[in-house]
Amino acid sequence: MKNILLQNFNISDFQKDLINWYQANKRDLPWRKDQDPYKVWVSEIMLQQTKVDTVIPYFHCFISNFPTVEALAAADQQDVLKSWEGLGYYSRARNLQNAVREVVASYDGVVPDNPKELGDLKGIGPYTKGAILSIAYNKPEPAVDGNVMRVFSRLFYIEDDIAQPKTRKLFEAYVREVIDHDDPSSFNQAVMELGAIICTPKSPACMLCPVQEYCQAFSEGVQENLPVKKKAKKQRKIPYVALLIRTPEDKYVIEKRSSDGLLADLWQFPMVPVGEIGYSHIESWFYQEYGISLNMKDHAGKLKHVFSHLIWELEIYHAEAELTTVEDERLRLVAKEDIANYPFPVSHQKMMVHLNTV
DNA sequence: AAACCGGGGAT
DNA sequence: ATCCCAGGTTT
Repeated sequence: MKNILLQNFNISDFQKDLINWYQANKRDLPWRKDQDPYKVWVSEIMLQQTKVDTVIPYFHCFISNFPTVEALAAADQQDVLKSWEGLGYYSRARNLQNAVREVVASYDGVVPDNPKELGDLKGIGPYTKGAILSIAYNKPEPAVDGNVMRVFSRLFYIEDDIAQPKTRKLFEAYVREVIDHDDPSSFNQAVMELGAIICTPKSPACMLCPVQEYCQAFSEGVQENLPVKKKAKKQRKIPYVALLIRTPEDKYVIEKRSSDGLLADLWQFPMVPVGEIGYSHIESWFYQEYGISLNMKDHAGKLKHVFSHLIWELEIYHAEAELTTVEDERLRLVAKEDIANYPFPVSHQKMMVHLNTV
């Protein structure tokens, strides 16, 4: 690709101004203490759709629990999910462990340093592949995330819809044009740091920008209008009755979710899809589904939990069941103080405050 | 291409 | 309420 840049865009000066700013202003982040490819990898997976401040404590805990590729490969999946609890997008944790096991089995525990092998690992897409190759191995590969698309859309006045998958390829072409081959690690991180600190979605700090003189959007005064992004659809609402089912031995019924789909392999309190069956059929539905007779008790509260693509509206009820054991493989009877040993989604963590109220 | 997949923080 | 965050996988 050629002729995508303005003739007066001096690439070398741009690289120098950007990287000098980065070296002087970069944040002291735990995954920047060395270039261990495993730690870079873990940080990049955690940072997908997740803010730096949210990731930092999880990163410390995760690396402490699983310091090496070998340690993570040998770990129990439930322990990995427990370390991921609250971070969201739990398939990231499952894919990361699967990929790490592949690295141990096929690559002698060494994270691959080439696009083909790296990109074939579970959970490593175009962005993460480029991030690991550039940051850990200093290879001049693009790592285009939301920051890069925002910064470059303004620098080069690109009006393509960044919500469309094909648009990422356009930005990768721009990065290949302007990336610094002497220090691709600093270059890619500098663009992302600029997007996080200066070139923010709203009210960008253009007066502090080290590359303001190169920015076409700033020169036209349209930086607030970029990038262009199509609006997302509204989430659909799904009503459930969530049940805090107590047994005569003062244990509670919890359920392990399916291994695929939403919140895979996490635990929850049983839920009845009341929108499909109606409130009058809760006990019969539950008996048909689990073979357990419920005695419905008090209404404990309600909560709304918003996901990226749907909304749970939970009505929380106490219930009793005359159980000492459970047959269903999904279910388990657990004392209140042992519930914390299982990975729960945040929505059901919020329900635990009601465990004391009856 | 569009849908699915979490949770939190800023505005 | 709305947006977006160091995105990837599945359909």
